[in-house]
Amino acid sequence: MTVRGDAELIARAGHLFAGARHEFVCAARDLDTWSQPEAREAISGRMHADGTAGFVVRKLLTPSALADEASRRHLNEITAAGGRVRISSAPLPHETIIIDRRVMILASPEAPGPREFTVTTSPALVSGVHALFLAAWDNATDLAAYLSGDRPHLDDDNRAVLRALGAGYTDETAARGLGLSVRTYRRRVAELMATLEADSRFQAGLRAGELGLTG
Amino acid sequence: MTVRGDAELIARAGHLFAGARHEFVCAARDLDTWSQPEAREAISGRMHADGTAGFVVRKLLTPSALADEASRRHLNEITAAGGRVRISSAPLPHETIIIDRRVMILASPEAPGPREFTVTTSPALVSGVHALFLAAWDNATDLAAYLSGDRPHLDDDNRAVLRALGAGYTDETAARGLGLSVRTYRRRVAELMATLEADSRFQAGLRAGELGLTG
DNA sequence: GCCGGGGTGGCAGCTTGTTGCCATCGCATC
DNA sequence: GATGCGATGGCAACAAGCTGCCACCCCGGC
Repeated sequence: MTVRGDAELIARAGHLFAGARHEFVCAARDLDTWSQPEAREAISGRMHADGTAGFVVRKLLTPSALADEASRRHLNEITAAGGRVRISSAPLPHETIIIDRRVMILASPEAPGPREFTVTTSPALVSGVHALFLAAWDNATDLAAYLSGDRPHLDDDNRAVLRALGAGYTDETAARGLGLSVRTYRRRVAELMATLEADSRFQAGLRAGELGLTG
Repeated sequence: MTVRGDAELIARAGHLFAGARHEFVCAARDLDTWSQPEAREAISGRMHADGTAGFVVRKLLTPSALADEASRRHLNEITAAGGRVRISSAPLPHETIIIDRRVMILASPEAPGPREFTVTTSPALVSGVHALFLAAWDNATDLAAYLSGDRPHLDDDNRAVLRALGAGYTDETAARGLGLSVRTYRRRVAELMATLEADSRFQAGLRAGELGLTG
């Protein structure tokens, strides 16, 4: 089934949004669709109605979804309501929505004129795409982690320390290389570890590696 | 269009395989379908016919596809012929094939009886799934990197040690938790570090993080 | 000049990690 | 049963890392 334009999507498929029972997943480049108040209402209503019990909302987006303030606010609302948001560095389809693993809604590739949406219920299609979604989801980073905190802004000093640690130098060698006393170098390391919330140097390395802080 | 069983798939959709011109991508848990000689022939024939020019083969698989020797051999053949193979740690659909971004073939979820395949040509569906595939692809690791060297095969022991280190325990605590003596635990850590070619625990953590060895 | 705060570095004492050495144990082989 | 091999664990000595304490220096404000 194919519908043209947002209005028709709401008219013809709005009940699908409202009828979501267990799961609502969405992969998209940004939040365009969600500017449509009707769809948003339907889902957020459902989220609030069921509380957290058994209803899962997952949104997988690209960093461009964080471009404007309104989108960030909306995403924060979602997470506040128990939804989960992740950011993928890979390009994503313009819009893919899967409801309860039964219905799938795909937006057409970018084209002039009103957007087209395809609504599918074929179990093979839906479950196949759902699995692919999970694969993409698994490797994306949590919004909270992506935004603030976890990828802390490291100044040049910290970066230098990180590089020294990553090079495998002893504190002695590293401190000499950086023109610091061992005491200060260790202070820096301790600060870095605090920033990364690591209890051990190993853990700090792990976090640094996970966050791709090597460069 | 839905077909039942491998034989019918070949009969009804074999020409699609043979007609692939630009791209052949495939996401699957393992290589079951490829036990079908006809489909394999069609694609490998195409691959050899065109050489590397303009024809791309991509296979995204789970580690379980590497379980038996025959599969590994086949994957090596693919890469030797210019195809690209990656391994994803996330679960994947039972089988998803996209040809030239125009045709998509999905296997039904596991069920008794012959497998069902759904063949779709809807541009919206195909391009949407293709984008999801790319997102999953982007975050998977190359077969070569996965197999040899880069991602060393860690046995359960090593994994346990890795987890303990990642948890930030002291050696004392970790050893007790694993039911080992501190001496042996440290031996394990030393082995792990040797495997990761790390000079310090920090470096080991860094490597582990980079290689996604956390899970 | 005087003061106070922040970053630095030396020192000391402690914890943690690293490694070699050797005794022991289980196990398979001879 | 004897032998050898690999894995283990205790011990010890050393290296490395961690941190509190204090002295120092630089700088900006009083």
